[in-house]
Amino acid sequence: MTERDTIPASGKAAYITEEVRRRIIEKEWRQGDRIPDEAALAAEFGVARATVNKALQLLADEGLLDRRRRAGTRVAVNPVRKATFSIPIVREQIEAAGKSYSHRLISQSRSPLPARRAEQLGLSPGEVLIHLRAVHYGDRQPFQLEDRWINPRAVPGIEEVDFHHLNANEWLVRNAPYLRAELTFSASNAGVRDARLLDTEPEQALLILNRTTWNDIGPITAVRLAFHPGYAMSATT
Amino acid sequence: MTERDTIPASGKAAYITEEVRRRIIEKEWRQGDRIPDEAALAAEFGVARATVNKALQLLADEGLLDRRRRAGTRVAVNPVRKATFSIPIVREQIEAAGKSYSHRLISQSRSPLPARRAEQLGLSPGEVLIHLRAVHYGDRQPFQLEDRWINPRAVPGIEEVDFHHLNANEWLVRNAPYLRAELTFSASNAGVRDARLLDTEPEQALLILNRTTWNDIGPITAVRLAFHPGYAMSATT
DNA sequence: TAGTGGTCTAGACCACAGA
DNA sequence: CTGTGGTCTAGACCACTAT
Repeated sequence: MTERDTIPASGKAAYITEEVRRRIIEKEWRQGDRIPDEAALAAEFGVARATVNKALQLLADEGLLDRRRRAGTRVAVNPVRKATFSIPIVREQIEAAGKSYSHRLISQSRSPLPARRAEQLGLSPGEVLIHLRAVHYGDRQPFQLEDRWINPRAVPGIEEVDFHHLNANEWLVRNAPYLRAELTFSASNAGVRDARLLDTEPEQALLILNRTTWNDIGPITAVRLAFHPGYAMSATT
Repeated sequence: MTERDTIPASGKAAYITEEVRRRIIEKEWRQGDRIPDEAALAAEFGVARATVNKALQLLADEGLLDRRRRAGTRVAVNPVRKATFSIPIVREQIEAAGKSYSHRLISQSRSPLPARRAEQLGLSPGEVLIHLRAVHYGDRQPFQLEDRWINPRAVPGIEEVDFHHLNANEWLVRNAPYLRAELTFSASNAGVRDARLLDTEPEQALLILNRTTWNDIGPITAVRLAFHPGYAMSATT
């Protein structure tokens, strides 16, 4: 290395990532500016070009840099940053909060698919799927209300499972890995029934998470999770 | 290559990623199983070990594999999958939906920080920050209600900006890149004032996004965004 | 102690798009 | 056409940890 022999964050690529990030944050390199090319940075930091490439790709994935062949690398003008959150297994989520987990199956049946769910899954309305409704508790307090449709054709073996003592979330996570998922967050006023099951008042605002997953056979499951009032789902960059 | 000369997804690493993903989804490799080590896979696919490493690291980041030195690589037992969503610039979000964007500044002042916001920012209650309230419209319909506190010490130059014609979101994105952000989603019943500004009814459930950002100086801004009823924020894996 | 993943290197060839 | 990033290779050394 040249005089740039401060302690690297962890590896050389990580150090370069942090150093480039710092130059952007401190406006040494301003939005829209072209930054030196990989070969130049490799020379400056005394590393191989592949190392610089790895560092810059990370920042490009984060949205801080725009990289194009021939045109070079520029500091993003409108950095569209991304945030990540983990899709929790409800039991682990509750236990991580130091509470004891329990759940109650309200209904399990084979039913014809209502129109809205059919659209979500890309199946025909009226097709018969498995329909589950359950409540998940932390220290006996209702935490989450689950309303789930499962496509048995995508999950061989599901027909024989009894979810009274096993939670569908975990069974699916272990037995039906998915290729693709779609999630949406929204808000909805609690209905009379939701309110009773979640031990709250009708019209109370609830955070709703809808999730649909697919594997190579087709749609696996569509679930609507309604959270107890006051719960906030968090994410970081 | 050996007989494995089907069309690669795009590069060799991408092809290996997809092939390993397929083996997991189709249960050729089951949850908890140890998979062949990098050297063995490199031999099988006829590539360098670094290429296998890149492919497997991607799957480990996704949560599908657990990798540990000496212990090898295993298919994750409880795959904690991650989802990503992009943090939108409200104007781009509205224009991407084919609507014309406008916004209205309701108030801009220097005010003492209330306790809840102080906690969110890690500053002292009563400290004087810049407080903004604004509504963002798509085709003249209210879309989002913004309530923002900005720490002028972290953003030199902010004191001179007039946000009547410039939207704070964009100014900050362009002028105050952040190092770290925290986001939470929650739901809340509209108050009388919220309802009026969003052109809806009091008690209507609203999706709330709270976001706080930091740079190397300290906290930059904390903002509470309330969305018009019916809006759903989506994410994918 | 030894087997595994983590990282880096020097070099190469290629794909893309700007001039 | 040519400069830039995208990707791959063969090899090396290191860091961790299971045994």
